[in-house]
Amino acid sequence: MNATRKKEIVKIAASLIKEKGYNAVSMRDIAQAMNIKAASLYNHISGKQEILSSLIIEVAEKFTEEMNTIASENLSPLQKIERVIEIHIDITVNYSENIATLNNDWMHLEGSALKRVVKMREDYEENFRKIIKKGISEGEIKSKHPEVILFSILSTLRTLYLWNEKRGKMDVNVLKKDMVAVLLKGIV
Amino acid sequence: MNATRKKEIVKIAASLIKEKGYNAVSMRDIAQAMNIKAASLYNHISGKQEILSSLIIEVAEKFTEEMNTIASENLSPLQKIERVIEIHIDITVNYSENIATLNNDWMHLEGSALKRVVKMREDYEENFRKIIKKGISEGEIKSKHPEVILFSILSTLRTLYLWNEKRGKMDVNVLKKDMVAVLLKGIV
DNA sequence: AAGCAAAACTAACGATTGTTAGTTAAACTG
DNA sequence: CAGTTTAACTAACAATCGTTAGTTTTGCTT
Repeated sequence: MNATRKKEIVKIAASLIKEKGYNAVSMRDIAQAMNIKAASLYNHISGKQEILSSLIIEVAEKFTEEMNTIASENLSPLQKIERVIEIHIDITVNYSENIATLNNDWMHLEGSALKRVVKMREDYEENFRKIIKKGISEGEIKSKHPEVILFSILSTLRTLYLWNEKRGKMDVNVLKKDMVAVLLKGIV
Repeated sequence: MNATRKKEIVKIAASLIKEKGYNAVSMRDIAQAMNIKAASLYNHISGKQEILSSLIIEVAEKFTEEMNTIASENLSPLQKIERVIEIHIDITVNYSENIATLNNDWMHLEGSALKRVVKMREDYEENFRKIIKKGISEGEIKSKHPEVILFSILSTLRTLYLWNEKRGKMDVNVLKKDMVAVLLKGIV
């Protein structure tokens, strides 16, 4: 039970699943990408589900931790939203394969792992919603429909992984600045 | 070869694929949802691929048509973006299952259907990009990175189908107004 | 070098997949 | 109502799936 070998498997699997989706990637596909046979994978992992849940929970926990930190900080709502945008960009840059799987294949999780991830997602959204509502009630945010704002910002952040490759030469800090500007102040 | 029966199959399949993804839905699942046996499906369709391609191409063509109309109209860049937002909302309301599949399962298309959809997607994005660039060069849009704007607006519009159910009582025209406001003028 | 644990292998299993062949029932058409 | 097309059915196929059992090889420890 070499732990680093398990991480290798999960990492290889992540890149395959990102491209083709969980159900379209077989254990034999993953094994081949590691230059071993499918049965050998089971010396390191309990099954395909464990690959999926490791992959997803790793990054979901990251989001939860960061969001909890932001929620407890002493910042204005707008400053908090700015921080949320930044941590999304940071996590996306470092875990883009995991995020693809979290977004597209979370529903293939089973049992307690599924419940846990759904709960984390709901809590995350609820934290974000509270920040926006406070921003509206304090007058820092103008629009009246928090759901539209929540949805609009979160959609952009969640699909950032799709554009990260095209990002090319653009520096991460430039991207952060631009995204904060576009999402908060609009384009006109 | 009853054409309306084929449409029924595609429609039922769309709702199943939206929930579980293309590869997780079997022909037997689709047949069961129609209260027939899997083999009977083949009296109306040539195979699973035809279900997928019908489903996706139907809505992809809708987007292409509408975008081409907008591109050829005599409007300012900002007015055109406003129209793009509106047609996305309209199409999402009427084809939410198809859009889910277009977004999540286009890569499971094969052969010419795959090429065609990828081409339509690229053309659509290129049309949008031109509008944004023109808006920037004419001074109507302030930010300097068109890719960030393109990505940000398009991500929001493409994942709108996920939030459409939660939309609940919100009127479509109210949603259009709010989304235009948030995406163009920001939230501060 | 011997012993041992880790990690690879071969082979096979039961289940499920998309699809085809051949047949029966249903429903139009004349 | 006879004849014919349409659309359902049963049965089965080859392929692939995740996984297990048992075996051999690898590589570290003493």
